[in-house]
Amino acid sequence: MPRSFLVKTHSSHKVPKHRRLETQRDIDGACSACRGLVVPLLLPEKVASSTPGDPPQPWDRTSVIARISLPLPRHEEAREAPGPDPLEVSRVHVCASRAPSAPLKDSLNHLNLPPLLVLPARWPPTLGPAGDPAPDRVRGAERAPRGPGGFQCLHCRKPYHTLAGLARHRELQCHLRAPRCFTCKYCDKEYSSLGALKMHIRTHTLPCPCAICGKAFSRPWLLQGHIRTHTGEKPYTCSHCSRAFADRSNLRAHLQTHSDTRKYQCKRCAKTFSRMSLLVRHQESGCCPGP
DNA sequence: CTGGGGAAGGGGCCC
DNA sequence: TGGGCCCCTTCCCCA
Repeated sequence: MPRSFLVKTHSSHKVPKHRRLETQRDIDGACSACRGLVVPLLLPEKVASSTPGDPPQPWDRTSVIARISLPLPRHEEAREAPGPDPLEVSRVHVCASRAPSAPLKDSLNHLNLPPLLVLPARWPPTLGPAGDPAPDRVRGAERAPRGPGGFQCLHCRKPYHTLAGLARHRELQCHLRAPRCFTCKYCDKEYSSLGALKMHIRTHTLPCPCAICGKAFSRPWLLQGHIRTHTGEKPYTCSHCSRAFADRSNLRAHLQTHSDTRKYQCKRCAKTFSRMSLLVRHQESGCCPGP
């Protein structure tokens, strides 16, 4: 019987599925910038209001994440005063590697962050000569004018020429990335790290087959233990009775039989057991009937 | 019903 | 980040 039930589940406190792992290629490959991308943004005090005739933009209803540093004209830089940041800080998710028409909703689902604010249409705006948002240049960060180093990670200060470059940095290098949630596509179990998810997926793919009987295992050391059932090797010996075991845990359980103290006690009849499973079986057999 | 052995699973830790 | 190992746990089977 598969023992997949041993995997921790979070059914009682489900978290949003921000990322569902599809394949190994999905882990390694395409659209890396969409994996919970967090892009720094500095919002101007005024942003262009949404025009009724405008088609909805991805950022119209987009929640947001961190900061984007837009290149400012010189007079804007001079206007910056010390003290409180004159620019409003907001958060926005930008998919730099998708076409502008691609739905960002899916990308946003990767994020484990609550919406902070709803951005107006035509966000992010670029600034006109007078410092006002230029309506014809506000279709998105991908089209925003920028010079060398026009984008900067506000955490590590690395400059980037393109938003995509900054996005890639934030995704792959900067350690202030947004917390993520990785979901197994086979069973919907969720993990906070990609490594944990990869390890879990092995319990589905079973990449370690036994060369003798063909039975497959999730991890090499499980296969090693299984091979011992074929070879009869028992490297773990009891120091009390010289009995040998193929599995260390089984030796540990055996050592309990030599112990005077039994760790597991029934709360009703005070009977003690050497193993938890024995106590459970005892309780389920009727010693402790429920109300 | 109980005790115990065997086999196998999972997560966590360390390198 | 991945592999190896450890620890704990569970189920099955048999005496």
